[in-house]
Amino acid sequence: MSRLAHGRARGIMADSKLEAAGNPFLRKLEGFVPLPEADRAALLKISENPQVVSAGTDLIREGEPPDGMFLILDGFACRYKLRGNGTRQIVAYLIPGDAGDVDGALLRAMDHSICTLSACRVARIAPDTIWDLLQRPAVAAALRKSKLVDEATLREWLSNVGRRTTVEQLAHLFCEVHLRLRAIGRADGNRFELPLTQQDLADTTGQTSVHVNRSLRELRSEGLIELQQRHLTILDLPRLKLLAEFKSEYLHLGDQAAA
Amino acid sequence: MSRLAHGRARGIMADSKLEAAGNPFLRKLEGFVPLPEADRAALLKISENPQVVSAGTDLIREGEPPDGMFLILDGFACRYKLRGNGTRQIVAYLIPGDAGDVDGALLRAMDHSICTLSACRVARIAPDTIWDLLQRPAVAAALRKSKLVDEATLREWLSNVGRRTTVEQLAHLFCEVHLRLRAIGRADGNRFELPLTQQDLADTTGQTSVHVNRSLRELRSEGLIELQQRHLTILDLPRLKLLAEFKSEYLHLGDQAAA
DNA sequence: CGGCCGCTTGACTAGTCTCAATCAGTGTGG
DNA sequence: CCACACTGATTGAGACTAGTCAAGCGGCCG
Repeated sequence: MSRLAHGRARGIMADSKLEAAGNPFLRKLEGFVPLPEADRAALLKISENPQVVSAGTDLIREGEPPDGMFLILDGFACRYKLRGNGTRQIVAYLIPGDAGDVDGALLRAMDHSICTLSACRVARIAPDTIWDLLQRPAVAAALRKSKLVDEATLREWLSNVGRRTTVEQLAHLFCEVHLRLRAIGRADGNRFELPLTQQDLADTTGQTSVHVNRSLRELRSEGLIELQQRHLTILDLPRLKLLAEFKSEYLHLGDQAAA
Repeated sequence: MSRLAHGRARGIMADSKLEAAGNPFLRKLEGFVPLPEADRAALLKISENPQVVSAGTDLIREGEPPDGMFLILDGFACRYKLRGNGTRQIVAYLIPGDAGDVDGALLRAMDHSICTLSACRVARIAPDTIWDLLQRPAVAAALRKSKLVDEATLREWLSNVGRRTTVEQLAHLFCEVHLRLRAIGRADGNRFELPLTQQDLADTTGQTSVHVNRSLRELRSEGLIELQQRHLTILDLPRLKLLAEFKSEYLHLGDQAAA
């Protein structure tokens, strides 16, 4: 990132401020809990040596013992489960700022896999470093809260797959991703990068890519969205939310601001 | 419980041992982490004044601020979400030993409701008491692990609803409940109480009660289960597991034993 | 330029839902 | 103790949703 090189000339404070604005992990945690400067610096530090991973790479596989954690800095990844017959269910998206398995070390084996959906910048955090981070009360609180939000999102997804039509599910998904990306400054108004194939969307909603294709067409013909070149534009957010019956509360994004 | 009255005459140690065998919360946590005697006593104490709640009672509703936590000592309850059109999605079962929202206090509002599915004995734990419990390292570790298992279960359910047929889903569900009940000593071999209506099962699998009825008939006619009078008997566990593609690892029940 | 992957569409099939009627079990009041 | 009411289970018929199979299209990369 060229921004890092430039930052150096501006002194440490400016560097931290500048980089912080672009660091999705920091931005996400600060959305939950205000962080002291020392914590912010520590969080920036762990993002320093990211690794570029191409799309479709498993970061960790079901059955393997968790080893440290991943931090997504750029791109989309997902948690997924595979069935014996080859079908895949995506159970969560990991977007920039999301971390895989902060306290996974408590369990002996992964019950699911994590895979990149697009090219990603990924930082790997060693167990010791995680432990150090967890000694910082503000960081620990933010991570705990983040975990609660992950769980709430999982419940929302379950209720999506179980009780929404495909069109509604997609609408809901787009509303969610939109908000999550906005929270970390990665959405340009109502437009953002969505590097998912229709098969990925199908594995998320529990349906077929053919059916997803037809449902997307419906959303397009209703004038709700535009989706091309891996970019999604929400043309009519209020109507999309209405259709999806989207309530953003489960993401608990405004909690700190409202408190 | 008459056992308590008897226990008193036997002195504190015997009382604790005896009661511990029947206390599902203690039994569950000990399945994860060995607990010192003082912790066991503290856990028994919080279960002392349960309240009997009839079936179909909301313990807490979506939108309300969480206040302390519930502990199910007997019966089945569930977490669920309601849509505007009245459809319900059950996102988790709470069986004896399960607690609602240990660290829910971190969030301002429930994103789902909790409701009893059968008559239940429920202990309400005040926030202060939770805080006290969390000061005990072994208890805190067990609760954290329990939370990870809840999350893993949520993922399993999502992949159920998304990628399994109704028959497979029901088979999977029965395998899961069977194991969970066995872990707390509430299953008599392959037979256990399952006080759920077909509508409850439908709200779990994301389908209609009519369709659940037909799928149950299929499981019965295959000689896999018997379900009557709110009791389920698994007639052929190996074949049921095979059909469901059930892998128990996500419940992490054997972790302590295996470690 | 050719091959590959992902998108799009059509025709047909299979899985689920809806509506509706009937049956069975439980609890209540007379 | 019995009739009645209510809830939940069961079944059938027809409609609709989503899946399967298959073909054609289009952009991107080597």
